[in-house]
Amino acid sequence: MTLRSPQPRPCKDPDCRGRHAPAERVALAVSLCDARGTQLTKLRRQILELLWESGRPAGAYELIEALKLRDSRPVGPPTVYRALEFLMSQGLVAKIESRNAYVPCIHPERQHDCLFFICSNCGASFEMEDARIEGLISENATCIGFRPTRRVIEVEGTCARCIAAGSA
Amino acid sequence: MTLRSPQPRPCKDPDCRGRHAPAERVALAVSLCDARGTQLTKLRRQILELLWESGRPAGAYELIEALKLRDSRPVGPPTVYRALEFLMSQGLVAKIESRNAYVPCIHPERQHDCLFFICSNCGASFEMEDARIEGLISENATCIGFRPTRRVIEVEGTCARCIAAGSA
DNA sequence: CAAAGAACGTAACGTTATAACGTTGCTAAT
DNA sequence: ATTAGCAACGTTATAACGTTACGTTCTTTG
Repeated sequence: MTLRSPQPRPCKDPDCRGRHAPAERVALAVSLCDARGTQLTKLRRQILELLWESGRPAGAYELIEALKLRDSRPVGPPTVYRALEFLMSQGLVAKIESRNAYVPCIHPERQHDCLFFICSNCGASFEMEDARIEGLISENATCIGFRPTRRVIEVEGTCARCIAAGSA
Repeated sequence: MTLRSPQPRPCKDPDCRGRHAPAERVALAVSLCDARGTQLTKLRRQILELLWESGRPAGAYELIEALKLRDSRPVGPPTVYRALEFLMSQGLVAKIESRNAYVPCIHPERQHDCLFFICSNCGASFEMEDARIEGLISENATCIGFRPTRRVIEVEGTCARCIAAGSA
């Protein structure tokens, strides 16, 4: 089974700031997993949809609540954590470590290490990429003979909207 | 009351990799807080000492255990978390978000945003600084009108020792 | 069909962090 | 000296986040 309607249109623009419709992103996830031979099951897809619709990082227990509401489907923590683990392994979702929360990744089709900006005021998160930063991190790693596997870059602060609104 | 013996010798070398004796670092913390008019109380100092002596990131509950052993002093979680918060506010300690653990900062006298390398094999952490990375992050932030307050940069991987030992 | 493997369900538990409120101990001004 | 004020610390309970262990279902494949 594959989702119909919005065809995946991988965005090639590194500066796109992620203005993509949730449905389009989910469709892309479906085709990516299909191509990779991994299973984006109903539960996993639902969780990805919820994350896209949420618009900001969501905690695992929020997702449990949301699934219960949407589907009158009571799922336990292990179920959700397993699904999140899968989604992260596929690059479809990332964890915001400083918030114990999860966000959908805008460009799962690219091999990426994201840079997240998180607004302390409204909770929104903004994903970016910068190859130069990755380069500098590698350089620093080499300095001390360190072999990196995973990078976490999270910047807390105030987003443009909240600055404009003067609410922070 | 001030600690005697090892006089603080602020290290000016950004490449020093933090080879400083724990006692010397604690003495530096004492003089820094003294200069700032903040109180490095006995509890706060003990926790800082424990972190320096540990040699790797320690969890809050590990610290509670360690305080009990060292001092037969039973402290509750809020007590330790408050002390950690103070130490972080003074730049003396940083939290490794991806591990829920705390490390002493090598150069609290400098205004810094650290870059941490954490070995998945042995748990050791390595602190570095790179102004160029901070610059690029600011640049990215400016792009989206974001005003940063705090940066978290953590790189997981394998450290030189563990690579050499072939244990990973 | 039988065997195997992946995904999911469920109960209990472990770990990390905070809320709410009370106590101590110092300082400082009268 | 007395007390008002304040910062730090103690104590209990609980919230929030995450995992272990084991059983069930469903599909795939020989």
